[in-house]
Amino acid sequence: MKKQPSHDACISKCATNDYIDQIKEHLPSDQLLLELANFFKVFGEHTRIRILSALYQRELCVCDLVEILEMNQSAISHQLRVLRTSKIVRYRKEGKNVYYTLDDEHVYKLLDDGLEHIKENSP
Amino acid sequence: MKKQPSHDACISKCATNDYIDQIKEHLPSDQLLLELANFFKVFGEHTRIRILSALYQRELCVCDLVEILEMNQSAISHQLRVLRTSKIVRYRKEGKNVYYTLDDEHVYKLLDDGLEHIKENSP
DNA sequence: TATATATATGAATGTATATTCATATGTTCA
DNA sequence: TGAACATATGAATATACATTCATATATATA
Repeated sequence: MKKQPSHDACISKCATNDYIDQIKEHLPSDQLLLELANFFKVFGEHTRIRILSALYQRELCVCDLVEILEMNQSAISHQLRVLRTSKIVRYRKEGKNVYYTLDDEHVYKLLDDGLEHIKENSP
Repeated sequence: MKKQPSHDACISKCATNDYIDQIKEHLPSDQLLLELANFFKVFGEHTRIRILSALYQRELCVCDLVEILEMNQSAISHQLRVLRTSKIVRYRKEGKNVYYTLDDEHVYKLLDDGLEHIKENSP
């Protein structure tokens, strides 16, 4: 029977426990955590979050986004590519235009949760 | 009565609508969106997400994290500072040790949502 | 077919930031 | 008080990446 680690001590220094190993074992794989980090990273950039925030309201084409965000078309397209690649937005072509939307409910939910957290922690 | 924009055209080029302006008006402030981006950015880094993933399981002190993640203590501390500053983790001191935990339910929820999205989109 | 429009993308550049190294701070205990 | 330990932090460096510029691709229309 393993000794329970005391919360009063640095458990890694308790010679007779293997909690460190247990925590290690229960960690998701590094591969998965890397994907998760990359997923969040996409939300973690000012221009991209502005794009997502606009698409939250409605499907929009690239030139709409250019006007709404008052930014270079090239910059918008580059960021849209990042969003596409990470499956955070979907798009459909229609004539010369390409219309973007948020990919699924997860994306809406994450934006909601994030905003909620911000608002609670802002004075 | 304003004309409804056609979904078939780039609405910004429809001279008789102000949808672009309406979307602009309904955007959260740039200040708020910047905070939101910075919040997500903190989750969007491999080392930090590994730290959060370990803390998801249990309160841990710095030296535990050093062992679990097999990383430089300095690197861990630097990243813990980022996590502290963004109110994503809390800490308590106890003797020489400093114990960290995830700050609130939002953090658990975001990690859950993110993982769920990843798992759905991974083949 | 030639031109205009919408979008995408490669290369270059500047900025942000993660890690490392060295060292400082703070705590315990002999 | 001094030595050992846990943690934090400033500076330097290397890497990642957002934006811009120039240009390519694709579609519509005259």
